[in-house]
Amino acid sequence: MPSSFGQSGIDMLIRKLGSIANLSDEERQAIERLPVRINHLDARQDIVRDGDMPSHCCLILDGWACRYKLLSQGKRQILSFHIAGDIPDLQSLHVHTMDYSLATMKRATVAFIPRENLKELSARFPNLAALLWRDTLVDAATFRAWMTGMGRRTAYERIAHLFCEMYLKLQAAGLAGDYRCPMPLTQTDLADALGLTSVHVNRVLQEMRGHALITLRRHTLVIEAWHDLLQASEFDPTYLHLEKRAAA
Amino acid sequence: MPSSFGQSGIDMLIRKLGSIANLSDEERQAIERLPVRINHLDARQDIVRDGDMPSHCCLILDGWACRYKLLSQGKRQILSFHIAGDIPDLQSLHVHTMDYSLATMKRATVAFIPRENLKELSARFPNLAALLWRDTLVDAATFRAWMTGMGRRTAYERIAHLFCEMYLKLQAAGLAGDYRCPMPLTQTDLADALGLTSVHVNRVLQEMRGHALITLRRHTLVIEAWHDLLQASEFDPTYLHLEKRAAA
DNA sequence: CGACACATTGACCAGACTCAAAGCTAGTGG
DNA sequence: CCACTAGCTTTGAGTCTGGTCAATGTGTCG
Repeated sequence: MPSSFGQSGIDMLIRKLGSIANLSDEERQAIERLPVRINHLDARQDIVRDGDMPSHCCLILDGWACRYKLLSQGKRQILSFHIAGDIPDLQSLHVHTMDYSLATMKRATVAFIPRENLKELSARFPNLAALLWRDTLVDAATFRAWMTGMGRRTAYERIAHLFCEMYLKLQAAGLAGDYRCPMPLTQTDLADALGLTSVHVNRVLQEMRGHALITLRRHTLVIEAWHDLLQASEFDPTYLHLEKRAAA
Repeated sequence: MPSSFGQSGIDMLIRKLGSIANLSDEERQAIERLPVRINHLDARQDIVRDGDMPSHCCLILDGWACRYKLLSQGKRQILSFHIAGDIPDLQSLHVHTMDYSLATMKRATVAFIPRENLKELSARFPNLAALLWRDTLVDAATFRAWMTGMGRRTAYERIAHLFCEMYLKLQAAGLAGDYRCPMPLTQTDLADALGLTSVHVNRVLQEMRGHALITLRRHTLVIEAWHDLLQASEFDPTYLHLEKRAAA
């Protein structure tokens, strides 16, 4: 599914915000007039780094990215995954120092929008500000879901939960269907996202295949038993706030 | 340290927002005119519940509260702690269904502000909207810090990290000083916040006392060795964005 | 002075980690 | 078009952090 974004790519943002609330022509035009710089990035490239004070925000047009944090001895915690339509460093609008790094997972296309222009936009159009704010709030809700998993769920449940989440997010973005979606993550990536080791992730994935829940091959996730997957993870999609779409 | 808030208590909010940016007289007055309902609550009382669609937001004037989520078999994950000046359910401004519950930890005084009035306020004063938005962003940064701990830190490091965080937050609110602060949490509360069991928390606290890092008695935390505590937890206060105060 | 909630202890257990060695597989370049 | 390689996945054996269960202290507040 090649995204049919125009030359500037910014209509990706219009489409996303427009899926939550209706935009006025004026608002739409203001977004279209945002100056953007498009970049094509390789896999596993940093976009912004922990401690930076970026002057631009990054809208993902294609590909996957993740937020992550590095600790001593090479320990890494992945904080979130991002797909087309996301602005993973939107918080730098109001909080200037990055407290995490942002990197691509696979080849990606991103649009950089100057912070100042976005800020001005949100000052001029309270409705757009509210939509962007809302986006950061859904983000926070996702953190809460991950925290709950890391604190109180087993490895099996956590992995199942992540698969449910990503499948629904990709579906809402029109990037998944028929119980199948891209999943360009290594087992090490999954481990770093879930607070596990790659060895353990490997074993649990085998167990899930054994239960005929999912298959994960060639960077594609196939959900064999959606209902069981939901049940295994006690998944409740409310926190994603995908208002306009059904969550099956 | 009795908070000297006026009859309405809303100046707590003015003080907090004013500590980030200067407020105009008009903005200050608009906040003062917000209708509020003050409530005194007992310890361990729910304020809002998972799944609710609250019509009011809750400003804490005194006491402690926490966000939490309940899973099957009585598993509980505490997502954050809140003190005077916090509005823990501010996100309901733009995302209507609660994805967690909110409860007091000890006796508390809270002010309920109608969602609609807050929304109107933020539509009319983009600067205030930005300050409130910023608050929710700092919140999200705190979630990221907790996630990192639960995913990649040992129990010892996690507990130390939480103590650093709470001490600095309380200090910024004028509720701590001299390496000592209130900590009205049971070991079970700590466990539920950190993804541990109370038995293990107990053992680790003993170990920390053994290392002369802290003492925790009668709901008071005394930090005996601040520098060692920072080091043990690899604590970096950036994410708290306590701009105006030093972080030692 | 009770009662009840909370803290502490002990013995045992298990989910997840570590380390290290093989297998695969998807790109790359010849 | 195939061989090579780097990165990823899989496996095994042993270990350990943190969990479970259950009993016993301890302190606080009505």
